[in-house]
Amino acid sequence: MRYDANRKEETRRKVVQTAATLVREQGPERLGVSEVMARAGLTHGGFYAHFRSKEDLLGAAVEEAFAQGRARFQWIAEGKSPSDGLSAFVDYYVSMSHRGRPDRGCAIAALTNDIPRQGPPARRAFDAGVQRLIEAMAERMPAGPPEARFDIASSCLAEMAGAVALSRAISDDGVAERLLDQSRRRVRARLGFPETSYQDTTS
Amino acid sequence: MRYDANRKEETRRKVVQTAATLVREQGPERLGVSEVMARAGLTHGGFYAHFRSKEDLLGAAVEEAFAQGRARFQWIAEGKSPSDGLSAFVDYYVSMSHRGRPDRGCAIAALTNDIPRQGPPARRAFDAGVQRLIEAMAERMPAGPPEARFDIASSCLAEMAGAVALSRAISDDGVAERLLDQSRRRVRARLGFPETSYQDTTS
DNA sequence: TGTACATCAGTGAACGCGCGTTCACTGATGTAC
DNA sequence: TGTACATCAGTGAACGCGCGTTCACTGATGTAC
Repeated sequence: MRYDANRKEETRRKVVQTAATLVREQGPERLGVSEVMARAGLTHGGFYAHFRSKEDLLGAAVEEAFAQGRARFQWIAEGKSPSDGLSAFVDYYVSMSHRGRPDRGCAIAALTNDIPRQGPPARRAFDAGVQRLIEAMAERMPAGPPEARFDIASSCLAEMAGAVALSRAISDDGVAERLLDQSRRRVRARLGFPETSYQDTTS
Repeated sequence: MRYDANRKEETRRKVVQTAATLVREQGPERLGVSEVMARAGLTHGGFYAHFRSKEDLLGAAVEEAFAQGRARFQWIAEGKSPSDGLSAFVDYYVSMSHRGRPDRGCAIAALTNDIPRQGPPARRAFDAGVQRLIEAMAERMPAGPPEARFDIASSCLAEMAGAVALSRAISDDGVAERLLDQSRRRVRARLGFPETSYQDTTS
């Protein structure tokens, strides 16, 4: 190695993080290799020292987006009981602040419709990410057979991601907020959490 | 008018229907003006006799996709009680056959993530389509204040569309089917419908 | 009824543009001695 | 310690390609008389 062993890796990480942010905002087709590289402080030509193709980058970006989601889940649930952690996660997830910032939000809410149109790397990363998120939710659910908890979690996640995605597609903020409020309340009820006077504190 | 008064209109309808099919399969960015025209049996140059821009076409295509969805809902519910009609609609919607045919399925399940990135025509059509679908579901729900029914319907639709979209993004058919099964059962339960030994008969 | 003309939906070549990708080159850094 | 050399991440111009859009034209059809 001519350069620090870590230098190339760090550059790559920076590019992947930039792509993970941009892809959730713009979608995979509008995401441009040149723009990603420019925002990472590089020129576009160097891209192929790190990735075989744009398809490859998308795989890494989806993986990174899910990793960020898991980190956020852990951060939100930290120091809480499993149940309270999940409750707080639902409140964060089905919220106007999550709606407003797809670029740092859940990959599922931002990219689900795009995934079937993408290549194998992104699809694989998405499969794994969904699986792990459902498991993370199931782990924090009240006792019961793991299989049953997984199934309830998948149903709740479908509504949570569906509601956030739909709220972003709806232009009117008031209509969007009402829809989110309703889904948040009903997911909470289904999970046995108490009703809350909700306040959106996650920035 | 030199030609039949209806001829131009019919051509336009054909193009819009083609676009409504293709956009649900490929998404708005991959949808090509040339491909739409070719599949409608025309050459691409004539496009601008009917539409001001691709953005315009997308608006018409989204509107058409929602209209098809309403027609299907009516067809499914025809001759049934309001409640049974809604029950049948849920069964159709949250199913493997709907998963397998996005091109003639619900615009919400196919396009939600794409809408925030599109121009005003598509966004307007989407807003209206979502509103009308929620209302159509609410109308068929058991008695209760209209506002409350609307809210329950929006919550159920979020899960239904979220589950179908997610099931399409998941590569493994078995995992996808299990997720759909769970969401279908739970949406049905939330709406007070009996459990069914489900059989997917809608082709 | 037949003929000349007007219309305009539709044709197909061409346009500029931005995309993903390639490639000859650079120059900062590490290694050899 | 100092010098010559090797490496390779990163540069920036260039590539082909497909896209949305434009435009001069065509030819089938309707109208006028």
